Amino acid sequence: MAVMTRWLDPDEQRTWRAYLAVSRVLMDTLDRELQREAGMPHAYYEILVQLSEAPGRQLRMSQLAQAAGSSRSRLSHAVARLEAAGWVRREDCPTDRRGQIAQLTDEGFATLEAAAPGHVEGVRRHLFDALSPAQVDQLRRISETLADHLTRS
Amino acid sequence: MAVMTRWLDPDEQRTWRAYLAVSRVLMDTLDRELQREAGMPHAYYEILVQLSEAPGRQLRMSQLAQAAGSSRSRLSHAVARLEAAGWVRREDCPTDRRGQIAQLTDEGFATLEAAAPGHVEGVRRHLFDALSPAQVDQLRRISETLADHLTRS
DNA sequence: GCGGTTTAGTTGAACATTCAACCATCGGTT
DNA sequence: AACCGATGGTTGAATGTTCAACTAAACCGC
Repeated sequence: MAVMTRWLDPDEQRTWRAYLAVSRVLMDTLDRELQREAGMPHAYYEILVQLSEAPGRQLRMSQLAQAAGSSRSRLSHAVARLEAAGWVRREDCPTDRRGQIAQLTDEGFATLEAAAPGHVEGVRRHLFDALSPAQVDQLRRISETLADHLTRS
Repeated sequence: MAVMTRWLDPDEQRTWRAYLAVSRVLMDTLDRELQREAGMPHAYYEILVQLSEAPGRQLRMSQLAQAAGSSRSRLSHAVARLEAAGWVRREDCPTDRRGQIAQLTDEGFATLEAAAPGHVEGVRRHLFDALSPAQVDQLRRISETLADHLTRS
């Protein structure tokens, strides 16, 4: 017999739609701000952030992909662009001849430093300014719960 | 003098990163599932859903863009694809000669009906199954608060 | 050290999104 | 009625992302 779909009840429906709409608007807004002020999409900013925090400001491509939440392919294309912009340099890995190391250049670091204040200000304005401390805490717990759930399954 | 950036404190930092990572993974997952099972990206699914709920299963392009959280340009391109797939039909608006009306076809409706159960199941599995009823409620309030804040500013 | 299986990373084509430029029409003003 | 700013929508080019196919090197068991 047919398996019945467990549809969303009205509360879940409302929650899902609100979440969907908001995450879209929030990301679009931050993306547009970053593009305008720093000339790069948010995904590229993420890559630079991850590199800047890594020891020696460098990471293996795979680890960088993992850290930035990107697919390998996407990262390959992205790093090609970032390299063309002079913000990242590719180097061969000494311990694994298959490997490539992405190295943040000084120029890349400077660009990131210049972009960060405006971006953080945007995150604060669009997200944290609207939420109570309790809600921030709730959002953190929810996100961490989901992260755990998504990686397990 | 220089304006000091209001950086994120450790709690905010942690919240932001967790939220960012999760919303990315969640969307990527649902997008991939929908692409695999229904042959369309999530953005296109959204368009079909909005049309299916509109009176007469039709909407003016602008209203559809608004409802689906899409830019006009994006919608134009998307509807062109959906039309090529036979899921949507474009018609002239009788009351405004500039206007276009997007009409969901029977085929489009059938496709949507076929795709919906799997997608809803995915939303339930990846999102609601992981959260307590209280957390669902919190997420709804947070999302609605943010929606309000984002549209005001 | 050989053969098979992973893992690392890139590539090109197809597809999706953005941005700015554009055309047509509407609606109010004079 | 002629004008003119605002609105509705499309287009093409540039940019980003995905998917599948691919090369090369590492790892593993024998």
